[in-house]
Amino acid sequence: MRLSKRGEYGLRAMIALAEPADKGGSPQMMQIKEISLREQISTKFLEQILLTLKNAGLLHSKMGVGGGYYLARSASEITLGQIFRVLDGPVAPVKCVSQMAYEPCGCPDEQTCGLRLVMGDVRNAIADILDNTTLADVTKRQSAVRKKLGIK
Amino acid sequence: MRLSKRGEYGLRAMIALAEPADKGGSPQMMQIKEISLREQISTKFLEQILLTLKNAGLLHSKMGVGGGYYLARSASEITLGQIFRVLDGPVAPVKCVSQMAYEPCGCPDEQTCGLRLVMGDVRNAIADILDNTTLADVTKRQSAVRKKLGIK
DNA sequence: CAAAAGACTAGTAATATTATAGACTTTATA
DNA sequence: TATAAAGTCTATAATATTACTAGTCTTTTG
Repeated sequence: MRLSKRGEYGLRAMIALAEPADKGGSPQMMQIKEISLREQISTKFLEQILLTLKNAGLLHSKMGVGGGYYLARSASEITLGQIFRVLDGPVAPVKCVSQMAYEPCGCPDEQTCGLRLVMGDVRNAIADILDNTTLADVTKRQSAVRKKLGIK
Repeated sequence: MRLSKRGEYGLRAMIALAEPADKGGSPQMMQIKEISLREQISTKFLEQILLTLKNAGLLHSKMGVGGGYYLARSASEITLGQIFRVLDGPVAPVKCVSQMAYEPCGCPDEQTCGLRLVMGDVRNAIADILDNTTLADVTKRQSAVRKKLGIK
């Protein structure tokens, strides 16, 4: 049940882009290098990931001097589920319970397959969290933790 | 978030072994071939998987003529989580939220990493299902479905 | 026009996955 | 006690995926 590095990096980058600028401003434009430095991610690899996210419509960018990436929509309108699916594909543990990308999985009788029933529950549990958590929820939660720890 | 074929086959085989024999008897002893035929799994591959499960203490076996595999404990004492972990490793999507196999995941600050917080929730949601569902629960659910459909 | 920044494509090394093959061991029974 | 049935164990092959790296192209600003 593993999240790939692509997925991990992409999610971390999106969260970074969702964090309000230093003085409580609105979501920022950031350069690839800035993000890769801050999040300790290979610049070239991150480049690919951000490009994918952009082509999927979750990011916008500005080319040339003073350019960078920024969220295509407000942080409260982008869910982790959307990001995850772009980078790591369907959320479901087996294809036969996928809502977004169903395929038969090869068991003798899908209707009465007990594993399928349980994996359906697992899929729903995961999707419930990922599809109902926005980038804004995450940054909010982060600052709550920081406040509690008295950091920054 | 994918379940591997090993995991899928292993879980299906364990469920098959947990199904009460035709005339409402107790869990049965089955041969590899029997299971592989019924579940449409390569015999040789399944052989490996069952052996792993045996070495992990979830199955017992009898060698020689009339031999086969059977559950090491009653179906109500074996959870899907136990089986899953033997075949597919930790349930957690990222190592830094794994209860059974923690490792740092490389983010700059683990304490305040928002992704980690959410992935912790995901891990718990998955583990909640897998660790609280026994083989007996699955077969019970299967027969409920069969009854509802009027099958068999 | 030069430099800064993203866009895009291709390639690659390492690892994991999904098997397959074959030789060996144990056991029942004819 | 020989033989066939069944599980045990280790090695290897084929393929796919992962996690990058490299390099060239395009856009924008000053």
